[in-house]
Amino acid sequence: MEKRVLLGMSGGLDSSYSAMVLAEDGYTVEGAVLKMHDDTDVAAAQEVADSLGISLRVIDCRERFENCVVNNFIEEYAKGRTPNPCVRCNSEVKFDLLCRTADEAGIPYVATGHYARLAYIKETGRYCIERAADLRKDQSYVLWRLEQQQLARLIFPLGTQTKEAVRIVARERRLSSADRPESQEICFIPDGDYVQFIEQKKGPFTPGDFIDINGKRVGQHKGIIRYTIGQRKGLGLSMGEPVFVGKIDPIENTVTVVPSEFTYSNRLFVEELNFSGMHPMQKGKKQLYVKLRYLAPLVLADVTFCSGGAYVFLHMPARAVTPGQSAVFYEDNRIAFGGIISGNRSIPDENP
RNA sequence: UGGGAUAUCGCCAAGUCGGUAAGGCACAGGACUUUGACUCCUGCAUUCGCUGGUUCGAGUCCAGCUAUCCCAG
Repeated sequence: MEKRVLLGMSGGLDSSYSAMVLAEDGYTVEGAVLKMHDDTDVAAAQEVADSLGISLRVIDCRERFENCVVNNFIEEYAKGRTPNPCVRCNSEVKFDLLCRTADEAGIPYVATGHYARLAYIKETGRYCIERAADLRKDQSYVLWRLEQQQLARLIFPLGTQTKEAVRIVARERRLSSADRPESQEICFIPDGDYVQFIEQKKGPFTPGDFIDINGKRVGQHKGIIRYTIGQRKGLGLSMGEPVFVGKIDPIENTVTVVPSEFTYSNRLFVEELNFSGMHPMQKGKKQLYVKLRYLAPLVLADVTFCSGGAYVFLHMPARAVTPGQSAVFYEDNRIAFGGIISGNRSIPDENP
């Protein structure tokens, strides 16, 4: 029986290497490249597909990407929150369209070059993402929103590899993309200037006050979209000691700055939950490890589920808990569920 | 136009008996990074309000000027 797999390709090293691995494992690899905004990925992917001798479908998802990712990105910033575009993109654009395309073509499997693993939990009968063997490159954090029907057919050829090994082997095999630099920053904002990007579409944001913990004005900020919780650079404030953004108030149009020690907190509320390895819950408690941002250590947390989300109490205070960012909960390195950090839900002092 | 005080990098601030400008914050560049951040590394006053003077040598001593602040008017 033929094992066909649709591989999402960006033209980068990881997806190219994945194609090779899959082929060696006996899969019939068919490539697909997502056209999100411009043609750079398309061109790169085409080159790789040609050199590997595999077919390539071009999926035009510019409209979907614009609606689901870009617009949300802009709206979130306008609300003083800090969005995670990659998370939305993966669940609502990338994997959704790859799966649909695979369905239309009758291809059973879908693969990407993410550093993550797929796990099946026997006790719950559910699929979930597991952290990659190479924890330094682990990308499970940005995949928490994937749903069961998407997860069930996924293959991550790089989940057990280290980036080092991938690069070395790629060089040996002379993959054209072996020495391509890592992708970085926001893909739809090539120059990295997201402020200009947002203001171009939304108009300039009005300056407002920087205030301290006591509400005293200490300077003028240049528009709330320029700031995120925990930010230090770019404030232009010389307070004698480093100060960080502690709070953003879109209504008052103020940004509160605080000393380092005031950026820590040990409780938060998470909403828009998506359950992976564990069954959906609307009540009850569970102790899990949580990751509050990309490249953050796992922190032990007590989670209390409720109808709109979950209250989270951290055993160790975390720095700069940021509304809009993803909170991903793990059990044994596998994603139990994930959610988005709320900005307006007050959290009771006592563990409910 | 009486008396007192202070004038050192964008901000704050060390600068001893004169010996050839600390540090912090901010800022810039880089590293890191499929988000924004954090973090780390590097850089950042040939010059000390101005003008003279004394010295081998002055931010540091002297004189004058200027500016600001405070107290009296």
